[in-house]
Amino acid sequence: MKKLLDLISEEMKKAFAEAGYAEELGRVTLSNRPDLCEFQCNGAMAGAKQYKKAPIMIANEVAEKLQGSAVFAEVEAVMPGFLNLKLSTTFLKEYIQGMRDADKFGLEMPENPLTIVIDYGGPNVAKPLHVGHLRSAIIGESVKRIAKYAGHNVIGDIHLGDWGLQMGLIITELQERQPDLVYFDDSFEGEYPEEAPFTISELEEIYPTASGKSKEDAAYKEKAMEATFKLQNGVRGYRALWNHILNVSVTDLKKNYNNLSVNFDLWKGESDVHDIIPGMVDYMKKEGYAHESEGALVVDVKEETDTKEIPPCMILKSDGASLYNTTDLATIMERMDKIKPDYLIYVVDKRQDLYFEQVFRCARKTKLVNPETKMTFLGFGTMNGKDGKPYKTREGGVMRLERLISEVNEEMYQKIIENRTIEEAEAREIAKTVALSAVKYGDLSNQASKDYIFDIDRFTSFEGDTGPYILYTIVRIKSILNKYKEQGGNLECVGLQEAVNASEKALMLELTKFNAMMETAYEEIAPHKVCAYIYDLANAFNRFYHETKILAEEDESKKAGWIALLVLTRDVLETCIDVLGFTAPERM
RNA sequence: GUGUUCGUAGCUCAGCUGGAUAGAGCAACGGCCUUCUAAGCCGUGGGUCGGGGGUUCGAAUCCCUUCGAGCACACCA
Repeated sequence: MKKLLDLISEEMKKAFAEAGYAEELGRVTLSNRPDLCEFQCNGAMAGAKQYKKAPIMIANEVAEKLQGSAVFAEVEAVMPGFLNLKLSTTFLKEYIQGMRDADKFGLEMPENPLTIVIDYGGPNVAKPLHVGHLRSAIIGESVKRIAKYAGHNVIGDIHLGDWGLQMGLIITELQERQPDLVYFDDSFEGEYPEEAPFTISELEEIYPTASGKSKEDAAYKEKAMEATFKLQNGVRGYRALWNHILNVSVTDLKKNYNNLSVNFDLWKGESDVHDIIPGMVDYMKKEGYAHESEGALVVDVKEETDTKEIPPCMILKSDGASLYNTTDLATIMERMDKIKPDYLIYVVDKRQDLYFEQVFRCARKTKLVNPETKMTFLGFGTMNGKDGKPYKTREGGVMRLERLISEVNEEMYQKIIENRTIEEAEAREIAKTVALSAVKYGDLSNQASKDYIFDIDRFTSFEGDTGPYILYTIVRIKSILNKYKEQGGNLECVGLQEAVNASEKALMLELTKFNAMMETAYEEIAPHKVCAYIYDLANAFNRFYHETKILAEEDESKKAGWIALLVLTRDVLETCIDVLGFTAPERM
């Protein structure tokens, strides 16, 4: 289904052509003076020079051609040459009807859907999730859902950090504590136990301990590096232990991500590409892409047009070991081989901008990807506290994600029982749903690339541009629809009607923006545009709600028309919050 | 040092492919509930869009310059 602005621009272009002017001048945009009109066209001013005519004269001629148009109820030429437009309510009603009947409210599906891999999440095993992981999860999940909704084949990959020195550190510390474990017995040939010799909470404590020791004790670090080496070379006991670490950790990660409604299609990690790295390195050497520099193996990635110094992309360290670059490039190679994506999106902290620039260039230069493969780095900013500095606990430590979420849940629970009489169990359930909307909306309503201030009080507020406000609006609509059903109404057989008052028309106009908005949100990878839209839509609904007594309306067809409009508004709002990654309760 | 992002109301942010009087929310103040969730709606006050210059009929938006802040700059991820 065509976008409304395109449709009415066509009508305007026709008028420009009929009046003897270039069609391109007829582009219609949203009005920036809503007090004067709904849409505007500035083409007369743009064409003034070309036709050596006063803009107002052109505007008048065009307006003349549009008298009696089925699209516009009003076309007015005003000084210095604006064309102010109001849409015909009949035309608007038909557009809304088409939208309701169309698949995905008239969002056009791509002719050739792309296969897209989104790399987000990126937690390290054996380390608890902290606030730094929150943005990648929230933004990545939303980007994934938007791209899916836009009709593409999307695969989300968590890309675990499961292979580096950290694993060696954990194994070393385990050996210190439990040297008698069979995993450390080289002569052991039997089956290793199924049960892990540690719990998740022990694991989370082991890593920081080991990391601390390695910084102070060179021998300890040496041991950890040796353990890493043994693990990577497939020593049985070490592998078995590593599997335990992975299993225990992934189980815990899944629980935490589930609580955030974040789901990955793939749980791949750095370890998955370990075996293909030697082949990749050989290939890069053989083809002459990689060369030695200061003992390390690198690929030059600077280009003539660069305005800055781009250091070469390192493939192997001078000691011959692989590093982050190596696994990332190998992961690209593996994805191209197994998934054949058209588009790779990385949702990572923006400080890694230069790093990914290097990796992308290297992947292109070494032909790991096809020339037409798109690679995008969606860098996000830091989540700061009210002081503008990176978010910390009150004690100044790193804030664990679990703790942050439970704090928001509790805050929300208090607000709910303060204002509503509701049973505890239900209040807890609702609090969880609303709290998630608060956190996600608070994050996503900012542009991803910017730093933002995480303010619990503001995000959990039911007033203003917040998740809870959006949910409240949806719940209000649901409440009316339920009452309508209780009164014997049937939501299936209600028909839309032409707008009879201003706020109703405004609500309809807001609804028409859906397909264009969603298309832009996908193309620009911009969830915040979805937020801005639903905030506008919720406002438009609330204004309409206050002006119109829906259930008390005596004219049944009028009432049914409003109910139909409410159903559509609810569906659009719920679709939008779904792509943002949260849901609305039935009541709150 | 080089590069990069940013600087808009007291606070948090939109707007940036140039258009009419720069928009929201919070906070402050004032209205609106016997009627569909007042967790709402309506209204008032609040701005040299960091400064300067340029392009243009027209600039928060484009270009230059300057001040200020954040971030990054090969053996970490």
